Amino acid sequence: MTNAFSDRLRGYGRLNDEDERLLAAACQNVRTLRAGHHLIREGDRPDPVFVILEGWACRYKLLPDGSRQIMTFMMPGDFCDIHIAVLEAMDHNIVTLTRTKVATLPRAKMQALVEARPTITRAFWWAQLVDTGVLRAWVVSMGRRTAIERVSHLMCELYIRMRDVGLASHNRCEMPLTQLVLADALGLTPVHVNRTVKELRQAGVMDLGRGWLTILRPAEMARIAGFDANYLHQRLAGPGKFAVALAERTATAGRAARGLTPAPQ
Amino acid sequence: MTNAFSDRLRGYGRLNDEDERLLAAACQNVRTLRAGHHLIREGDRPDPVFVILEGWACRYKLLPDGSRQIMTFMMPGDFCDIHIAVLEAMDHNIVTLTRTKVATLPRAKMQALVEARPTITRAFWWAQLVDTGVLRAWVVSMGRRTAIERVSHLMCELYIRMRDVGLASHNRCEMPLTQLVLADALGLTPVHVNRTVKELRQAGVMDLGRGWLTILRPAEMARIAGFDANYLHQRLAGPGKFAVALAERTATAGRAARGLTPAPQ
DNA sequence: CGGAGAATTGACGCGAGTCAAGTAACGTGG
DNA sequence: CCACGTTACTTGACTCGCGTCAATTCTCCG
Repeated sequence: MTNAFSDRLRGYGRLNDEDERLLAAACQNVRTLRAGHHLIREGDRPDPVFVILEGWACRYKLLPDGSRQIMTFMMPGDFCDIHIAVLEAMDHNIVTLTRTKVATLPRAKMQALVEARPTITRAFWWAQLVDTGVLRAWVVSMGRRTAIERVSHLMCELYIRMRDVGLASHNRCEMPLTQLVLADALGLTPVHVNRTVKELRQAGVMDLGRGWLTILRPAEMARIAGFDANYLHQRLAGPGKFAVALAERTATAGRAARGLTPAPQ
Repeated sequence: MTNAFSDRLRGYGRLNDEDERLLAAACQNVRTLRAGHHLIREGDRPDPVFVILEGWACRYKLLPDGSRQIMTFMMPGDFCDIHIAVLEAMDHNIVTLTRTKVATLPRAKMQALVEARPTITRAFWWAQLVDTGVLRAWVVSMGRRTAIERVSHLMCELYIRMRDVGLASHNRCEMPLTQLVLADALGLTPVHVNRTVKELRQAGVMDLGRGWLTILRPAEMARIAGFDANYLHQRLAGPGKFAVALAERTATAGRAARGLTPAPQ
């Protein structure tokens, strides 16, 4: 009885069988939603907590001129703020980006979970700190990274997060985000995202298309992005492909700080 | 016995005298630090929770090429994540920007506070949700706002946050941030921040310099920024100057979406 | 097979960065 | 209280990354 919820929290603490059972039991009320369904709208009074079990969603805001900024991608195992209910009105929207399975956790059940299991409580805290870390990393990307660095960094992040919930391996994972969606997340235009993805593809660093991401040269990718996974606070930071990549990155730090090195053809 | 800590939390819940007393008592261990003192460094094991009582600090990250991105400004009443201790290493730095008074709260005291007073617990949750909202608003600014919109939006935010802890009134407050610091927060260069501040000054919208911010035409300022204070979740959203400004903004929404309107003589 | 959304590409413009040279404000010590 | 060094602020000229506009070409699916 495992699901994306416990898959994620397991990475943040030593859950025992009882913890896992309770987490699975908490996800009774599951809905399947099509892409484009709003889970939360700006101005709404906050609903109960929900967890993504399958599929992708995002938080976003609309600006007066009609442009959209995505602030968070939510993937399986991600959930909305636990204490959201104390607020009077939501200040942003959450919409599904693909067909999505969502579990709704009544406030009472949430409360019981937290009071009964300190391990789970700690895992919630941890998850919340990771989410904040991701948000901070986005600020850094938008503020100080070029388009190619931004795209690379986001792909590194999403790959690692997918891997941490068991949805990626061998430098490959599903990535059903359109270039328009990526543009709204990266603060770029779709046209420029396209050009940037093309550049990374031609350099043999990664491939992105038809719903899949493939990282072809992790070390080079991490170097371009200036990617350091520390903000994801992986408790079990084993020597996966990307850890190796980061070690290599250190070794090649002497090279030019930006720009691509030619593909090793 | 009031301080910036209770001043802030009071805005998020109905604290009674006992709550206020406990909060004040929790701030026994106070240090005064000069500008440039690091409260936290990347890689550190997290320390106890701290609260800013006077002065300013910021969270930031350094990039491989040496550039800096500030992710949060911390003003009196702001504190670091309450559950930070569950993490193994900090993923960013926190440094004071001015002479600063900081109170350190031992973990046990924190724990006692939360367990004894549900009102305070709720206020903590609320404060954390506001901090996250601010972070999301920054992502929006960096992603989709021009320089003049970004500067205006940040100044609106900082003014309101200062007012909410009783440190601003009559559209004026202390603002000891240099243009270099602002540039690192806004994802711009100091040169461009200077040009942008000049433009706003010449338009008679605001003045910023010598350590002070003055908002001369709040309605126009809010219009340029596309500022909506909802993400700050002010519980006591009385009709202050800025609420009025926002009402006016709605009334003038028909005008050109961007750009300045001429100063009214 | 056909329509809609997504991806792609080229030409051109502009907002913000870069470089460089000042001027003003501030803090410190004599 | 002034001299002086340091830091912050300004300004102009030029460059460039990314946006804009517009036209195709894919891809997916019903």
